[in-house]
Amino acid sequence: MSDKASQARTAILKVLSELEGHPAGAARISERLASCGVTLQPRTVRFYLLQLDREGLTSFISRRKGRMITPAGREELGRANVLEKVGFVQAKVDTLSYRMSLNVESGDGELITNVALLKNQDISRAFAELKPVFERNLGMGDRLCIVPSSASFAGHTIPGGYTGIGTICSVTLNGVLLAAGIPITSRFGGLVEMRSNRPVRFTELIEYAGTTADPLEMYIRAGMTRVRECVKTGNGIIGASFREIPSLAMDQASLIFKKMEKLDLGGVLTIGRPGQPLLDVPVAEGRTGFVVMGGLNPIAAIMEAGIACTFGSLSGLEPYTRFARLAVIFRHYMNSLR
Amino acid sequence: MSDKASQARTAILKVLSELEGHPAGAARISERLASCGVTLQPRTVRFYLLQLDREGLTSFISRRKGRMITPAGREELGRANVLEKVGFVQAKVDTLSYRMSLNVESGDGELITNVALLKNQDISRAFAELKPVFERNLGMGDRLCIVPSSASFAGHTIPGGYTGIGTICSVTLNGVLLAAGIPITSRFGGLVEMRSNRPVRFTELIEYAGTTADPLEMYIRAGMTRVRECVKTGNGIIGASFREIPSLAMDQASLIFKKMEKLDLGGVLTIGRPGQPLLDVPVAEGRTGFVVMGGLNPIAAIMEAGIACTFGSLSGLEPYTRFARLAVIFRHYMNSLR
DNA sequence: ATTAAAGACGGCAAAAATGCCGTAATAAGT
DNA sequence: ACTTATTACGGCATTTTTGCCGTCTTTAAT
Repeated sequence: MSDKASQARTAILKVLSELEGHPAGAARISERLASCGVTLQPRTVRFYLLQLDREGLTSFISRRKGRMITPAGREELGRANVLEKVGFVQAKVDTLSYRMSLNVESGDGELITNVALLKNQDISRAFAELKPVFERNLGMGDRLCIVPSSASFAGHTIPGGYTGIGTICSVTLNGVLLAAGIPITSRFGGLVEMRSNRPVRFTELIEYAGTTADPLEMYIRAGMTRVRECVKTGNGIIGASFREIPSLAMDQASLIFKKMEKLDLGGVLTIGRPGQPLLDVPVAEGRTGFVVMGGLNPIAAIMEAGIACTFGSLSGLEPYTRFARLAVIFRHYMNSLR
Repeated sequence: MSDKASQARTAILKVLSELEGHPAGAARISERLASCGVTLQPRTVRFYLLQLDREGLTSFISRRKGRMITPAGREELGRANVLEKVGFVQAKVDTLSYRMSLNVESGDGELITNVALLKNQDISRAFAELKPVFERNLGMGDRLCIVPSSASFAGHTIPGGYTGIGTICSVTLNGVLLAAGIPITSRFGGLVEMRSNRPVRFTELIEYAGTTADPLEMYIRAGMTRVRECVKTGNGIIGASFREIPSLAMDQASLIFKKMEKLDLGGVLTIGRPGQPLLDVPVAEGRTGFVVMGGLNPIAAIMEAGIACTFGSLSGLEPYTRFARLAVIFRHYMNSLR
C-alpha cells in the first residue's frame, strides 16, 4: 500500500472517529476531508471504505446511513500516528475548527465569541473607538457584550480592575451554515484593503490550513490593520476571512445571511459569483467565495488607538441574549456613570 | 481536459518560463513544482511535456538538456491566469523564493539580509541587547552590519537620525544549498520553545506555502517571541524555520553547514534523522528535516526590550565582506564614541 | 399503505498518475 | 579519440482516482 493510500485511509478513519458514533456516507466524509486538506471524491472514499470494511476497521451500517468506525478501527487509528500521516498543521487546525462547531440558529442559542480585556479606566476611550467601527459596519454584527470585573464570560472570569468586551466571532457564521447543512470551508484569513468603503483586494493572506494561530489575531497583534483610518476616510485595511461554499447552496446561504442581519449578526463583506475569483482569490469550480468581516476589527481599532488591551479569538460560547446593540450599551453605560 | 490537468500544465509552463531560457528536464521541473505546492512525479511531468511539445508550447532541446518554453508557450501562460490556476498564495511565495535565489558560496559573494532601523540614540541600548543573543548563538551566524545614516544598504538608504542594523537572513542557507545542487524546501516558519538552551518543540507554525507575509516577521511584530528570556535563562521562545532536503543529500549538506560555520554563518539549530519527525513535525519519506535559526531573532530581542524599531526581512543582497563579527563592531563603535 | 424523493452503495470502465526500464545524448575523464 | 557516468526520454503496464449509473433503503408525503 502506497504512502498516499495509507494517508487517505487514516484520514477517513479519523473523520469517522470524530463523528462520535454517528454513521456517515462517503459524501459527508469527503466534505469533511476537504475541510482538513485531503481531497478525495466521494467515489474514492467509497473505494477505500470497501477496503476498510473488509479489514474490519469500519462497518457498513445500512445503505442509507453509511459506515461507522469499529473498535478495531479506532485501535488502528491509535497505532497510526495521525499527526505524521495527515499532517501536523491540519491536526492543530482541526481542533480549532472543532471548537467552532457549536452555534446559534435562527432565533437564539449560543454563539462563538472573542474577548478583549481592558483596564477599567480605558473603557470610555475604548467606547469612543468602538462606536464608529460598528456604525460603519466593519465588525461582525452590531452587538457586543460588556463584562464588568469578576463577572464571567465565555468560561473566563474577568479579573479585578479590568473590563471585558465580548465581540461576536465570525466563525459563528460557519456554525449557522453548517447547521443548515451547508458545508462551508474557511480558506484564508487576511487583510483587505478598503477604498471608499469598498473592498478592493487582499493585501495579505494566510491559509487556515497552514497555520496554528488565528491569522487575523496575528495581523492585529502585529499592528498591520488600519481600521481607524477606514472608519475616518473610508480607505484602510481591515481583517477579513475568505470562505467558500458549494455554488448550489448559495441561494439558501443568502437567505441565512439575511436572517442573521435581522439578528444584527450581519458580517458578509462581499459575495463572489459561482466559480469566479473574488478579490483576486480564485475559487474551485462549482464553489462560490465570500468574504466575512473579522470579528476582531473593533478590537483592532482599540489597539490602533494605543489603548492597552489583551485579547483572544474563539474564546468560547455565550448565549445570543447576552449581547446588545452598541447604542443600548452606550446608554446603559452613560447611566451607570451618573 | 480536467481542471487538474490544466493546472499541472500551467504550472509546468510557469516553471519553465522562470528558468530564463535555460532548458530543464522533468526531474528538475518536478522539484521546482514541489517547492511551490504542486506534486507531480517526473514521469508525470514528462507525460504533460509530451502534450505541450505537440501543441508547440514547449520545445524539445536535446535528450540531455530537456525542454524549453517557446514563445507560444509564454503567450499561453499570459492568457492563462496563473494566479487562478496555480493558486494565489503560491504565486506570492514564489516571488519570495525567487528573491532568495542568489547566494554566497564557500568564500565570498553576496548574501541575503534583513534590515532593522533604529533611532541613533537607541543604538547603545540595542547593542546591549544584541550582544548576548549572538553569544548564545540564537541568531543566524555571528556577523552583522551597522549602517550609519544616509549610507546605503541592500538597496535602501538609511534615513537621517537613524541607524540600520543588517543581519543575515536564514534563506541565505537555502541559496547556498541550492547552489550546491541540493533541492531544499522551506516548509514552515514558526516559534520554537527552548528549554535549557535546547529546542523542545514548535509552539506555533505557519506554512510558507500558505502565507503572503514572512511568518517569522509576523510573530516578532505580534510580540510572540521570548528571545531575551531565552538569553537570560535558557528557556524561551525564538523564531525558527523548518526546512527539508532529500536524505541522500544530508552528508553533503552537513559539510556545507560546517563550511558556513567557519564563515560565522552557522545557524542550524537541530537536524533530524531521515524520514523521522523532528520537533513533532513529520517529514516525508526519503527526506530529512532541520531547523534553522530565524535571522531576525536579534531584532526580536530589541523589540522585546521596548526599543522602537522598524524592520523587514529579505531586504536585499549585500556582500559578505560588509558584515563583521559583533565583537569587532562593538570595538569600532566604542572607538567612534571617543 | 403507497408512492416519491433523497442518499448511499458498488460494478464497470475511463482518465490520471506513476513505476520500470531500455535507449539516446552529453559531459567528463583517461 | 575512446570509455564511462549521468541525465533525460518515452513505450508499456500498473496502480489510483474518478465518472456514470443502476439498485437498494429509509424518510416523508399523500
